[in-house]
This record gives sequence, structure tokens and C-alpha cells, in this order.
Amino acid sequence: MGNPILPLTFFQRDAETVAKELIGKDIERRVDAIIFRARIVETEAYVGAHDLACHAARGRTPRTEVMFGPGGHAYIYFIYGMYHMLNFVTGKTGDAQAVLIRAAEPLGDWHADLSGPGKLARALNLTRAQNGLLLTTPKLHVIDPRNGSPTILTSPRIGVDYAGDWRHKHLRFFDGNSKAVSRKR
DNA sequence: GCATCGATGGTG
DNA sequence: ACCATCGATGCA
Repeated sequence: MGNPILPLTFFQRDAETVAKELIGKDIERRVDAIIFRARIVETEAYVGAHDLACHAARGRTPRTEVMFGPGGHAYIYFIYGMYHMLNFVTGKTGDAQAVLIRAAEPLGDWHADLSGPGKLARALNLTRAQNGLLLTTPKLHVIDPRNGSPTILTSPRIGVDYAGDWRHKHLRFFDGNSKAVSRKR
């Protein structure tokens, strides 16, 4: 028997709490008959429409629509003409929050460089075709491996220098002992 | 090791 | 015009 799949209620809380608790959890992605498993080591919280770094700050649009729905769905968008970013929608309906999955360590008989959000989404075969996907399905879900608690460090979020005072907030979380984080500070 | 730069296309 | 990135390049 496997470990418990995290339920929707795990995601339907504030983004900062979820981002922190996701460090050390295992993401599982199934494409066809192949299951990719990886340990999440880096996340960022985007805490709502008042957060100037959050896409929802520019309002409800076709792209951001899923973020305004209930927590527990994937928010996947396309950026820089070549990358996809995987986010988990968090919070309750109407409260547009999400957690960006920035890095992970591959587990099991699988080797890949997952040390960055673009690389991670590409390796897990995630594109806008999976936008809105429920996070408790066989195709994509998160498991609690019930390991020890990781050493969690924080920093400002990466690549949001445009976000006024919000750029300084420590809403990035990462495992201080992991070699797979995209940056050590 | 670090700084800089170009690729490339959806988005509002 | 901008962008929640990455890999290549140049220089140290």
C-alpha cells in the first residue's frame, strides 16, 4: 500500500502554509502507464489579488481563471515563449492564491534535472493541456512520504522585481539540504 | 565563479 | 512591451 494522497482540504488553506508544507512531499505524475515521482524541494507562495507578484493582481482573465476557483487544481501557464510553470491552486473559491512548484528531486528509477520550474514542468510533461487538472487524480497528485521534517529556509521570490514591496517578502521556501534547489539563497 | 544576453510566443 | 526561465557566452 502506498502512502496517503493529500486530500483537497490540504490545498484549500492559505498559500503560504501550503507552500511550506509541500517541501519534502512527493509529487506523482502519470503519463500513459509511466509514473514519475519526485520530492518537492522548492516552492513559492502567491498569496492573492493583493499580492502584486501574483498574476491575480491584474484581475480575473482567461489565464488566471483557475486561480479564482477552489484549491486543489493545477494552474499551468506558458511563459517566455518556451516554458510552462506548474502551480497548485490553494485557498477557497474566490480567493486567488497559488503555489509555484520550483524544484524537485527525482525518486526511484528515473533521472532528470528538476532544479527549476521550467525544467520541472517539461520533465513531467505538463503543459496548458493540464491546466485546471484536479490534484487528487491518478494523473497528478501529491503524497506524504512520512519522512523526517526537512530543514526549510526562506527567501524572497525569484523573478518578481516588478512587484513593489512584495518583492522583498519571504514567500519562497526550500530545503536547505537539497542539491536540487534552483538557488541556495 | 559570475554577469549578461537572446530565444520565443502568449497575454492584456 | 512585458514576462513567476534557461542555456550559452564571455570574462575572471
